[in-house]
Amino acid sequence: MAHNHEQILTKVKSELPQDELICDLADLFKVFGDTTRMKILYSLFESELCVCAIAELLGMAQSAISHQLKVLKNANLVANRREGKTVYYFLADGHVRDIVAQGFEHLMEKHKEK
Amino acid sequence: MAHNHEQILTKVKSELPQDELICDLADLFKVFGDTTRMKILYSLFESELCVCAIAELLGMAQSAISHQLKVLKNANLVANRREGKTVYYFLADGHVRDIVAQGFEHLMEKHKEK
DNA sequence: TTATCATATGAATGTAAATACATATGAATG
DNA sequence: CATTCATATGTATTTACATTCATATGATAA
Repeated sequence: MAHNHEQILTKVKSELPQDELICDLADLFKVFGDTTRMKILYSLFESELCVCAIAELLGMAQSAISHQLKVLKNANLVANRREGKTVYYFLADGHVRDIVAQGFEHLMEKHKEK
Repeated sequence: MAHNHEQILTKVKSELPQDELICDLADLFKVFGDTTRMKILYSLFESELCVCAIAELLGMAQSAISHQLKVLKNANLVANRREGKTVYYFLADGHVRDIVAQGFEHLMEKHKEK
């Protein structure tokens, strides 16, 4: 690390958000960064769904889906309501769609370039 | 999985994107889902930076930074240019800012509610 | 062409986390 | 209140991956 970049570094460093915010952001995107969870989110774009419907749709064990729904709920991406024995999950807010849409656009742009 | 949800499932299933697209999306967000990479991206919001500047800024080994820059580059989130021995990295396009901004908004909204 | 600086890469290691399995909780129904 | 259905949770296992260390590549200058 011989060559000098103090000027730039002090400027950049002063603009960097707190570590905690960066960690929270990374943690949020980590939630989007799993195929199973992304499939769940996409399914919920269409309609609220109960746990066993999602499990059936994805061809996975109910337990696995419950675990992932918990992750999604902790990140405030989904919410649920109970109706008798059944628990229905749905998207918590519009940001989910927005974030996924932005990611989608990025992918499409890179795809176009080829 | 006793109770019936065929109607909803066939509808939802028909609207689900291909597995490959979902995987690509999850892989993209996975790149945002790491504290080190998020710090790198935020640093590049301010200015292009060479590898050793980033390493110094984050207090990490140059090798670790190089590895992560490779991940970011593979995802088309950053690009680089060479100037002598030095390689400068910069954001590849505006989507990076947009995606991070959306995530930020989501965090802030949830924060407000408390 | 040797030496040095900046970066990249390969391999090893440790840790996180996704799934499966077993079981617990919670609600409805007989 | 015992049983069944739907979901949740605890634990174990396996896989993915972030970092480190050692070393290679690539460019410049002496």
